[in-house]
Amino acid sequence: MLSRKAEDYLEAILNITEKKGYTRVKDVAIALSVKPSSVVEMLKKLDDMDYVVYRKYDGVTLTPKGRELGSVIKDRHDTLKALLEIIQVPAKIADKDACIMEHELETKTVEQLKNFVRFVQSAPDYPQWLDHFKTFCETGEHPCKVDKRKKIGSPE
Amino acid sequence: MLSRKAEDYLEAILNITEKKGYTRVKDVAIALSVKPSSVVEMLKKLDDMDYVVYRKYDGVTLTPKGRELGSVIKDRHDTLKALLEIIQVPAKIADKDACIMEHELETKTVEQLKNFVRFVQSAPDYPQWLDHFKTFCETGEHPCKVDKRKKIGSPE
DNA sequence: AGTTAATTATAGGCTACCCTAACATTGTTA
DNA sequence: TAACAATGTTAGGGTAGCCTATAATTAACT
Repeated sequence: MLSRKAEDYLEAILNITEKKGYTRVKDVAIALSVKPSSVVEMLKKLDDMDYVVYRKYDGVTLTPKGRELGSVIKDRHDTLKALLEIIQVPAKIADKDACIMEHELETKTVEQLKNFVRFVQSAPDYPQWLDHFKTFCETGEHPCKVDKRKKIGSPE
Repeated sequence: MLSRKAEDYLEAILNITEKKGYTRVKDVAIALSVKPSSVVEMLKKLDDMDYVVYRKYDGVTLTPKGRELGSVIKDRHDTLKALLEIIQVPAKIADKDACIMEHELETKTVEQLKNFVRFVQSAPDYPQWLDHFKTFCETGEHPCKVDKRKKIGSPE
């Protein structure tokens, strides 16, 4: 199993590679706010574990194994970010906090988060739902106390 | 700022103290799956930082400062757990994953998660909403494609 | 090509957190 | 109260991940 930090490196490499076609030590260092020496250290480990191919003075590339895991992580990230944005967390914070949340969660949890995001986004009344949520955040009240929709009575 | 691990210790101490009135090294060790020696090490740090009072061979108690931070963390935990349970993550996994998520998140994020949980739970159609979500998880479809409720047209 | 700038690599050190093994204290029970 | 059991403490070590400082390599410019 890859450590949380190692996953961060992998994800960064994937993002950078997708953006500019190749990845250098410096890019990763900037992306993760660490020093180049720390990057080199981690790249050696990731190379040993066959997630990347690292050759001195010549940047990094992902192996198929690395690409695969990288995109799983990226997918989690996107899901979490989408969730946070749905609940009105500002994009920048959402992105940062998605990074924090994206590791170590059980598959089941991530799966359900993903379901939730899809559920809300594809709901027939999505824009209204979002609007109601916004109002709720401001007022602490549901804008439609009873509304025109049929209410399902509470059990018993 | 307290490290993620330090927060785990603090939370465990709070939970144990609430449950049995006092906390011993052994309890914390079991709760966090670490060895007693690791607990002692951390307790010394937390004592130095004035989050707990630790006296040799005599257990730990929280200071007001420790109690305060502890309950903030606990509140986060409860919120996250509630969120996960709403989206049908099994209780045990929800509890574990809430532990993972509860650290380092921005105040804004936690606030919005809390809002969301309240929003959903207090919605007039909460049981129905939950039911629809369950169906969605199984079928990938909203049970009420158009329904009797007024649909808000998509933009453009 | 020679010099300088930028980047990358290595060496050595630091902290946080964990461990085991040995020792100290407290609790229990004959 | 002596002996044993349980618990707690200390000492010493290990790993992950970060750093600074220095050295090596590559790139860029004259």
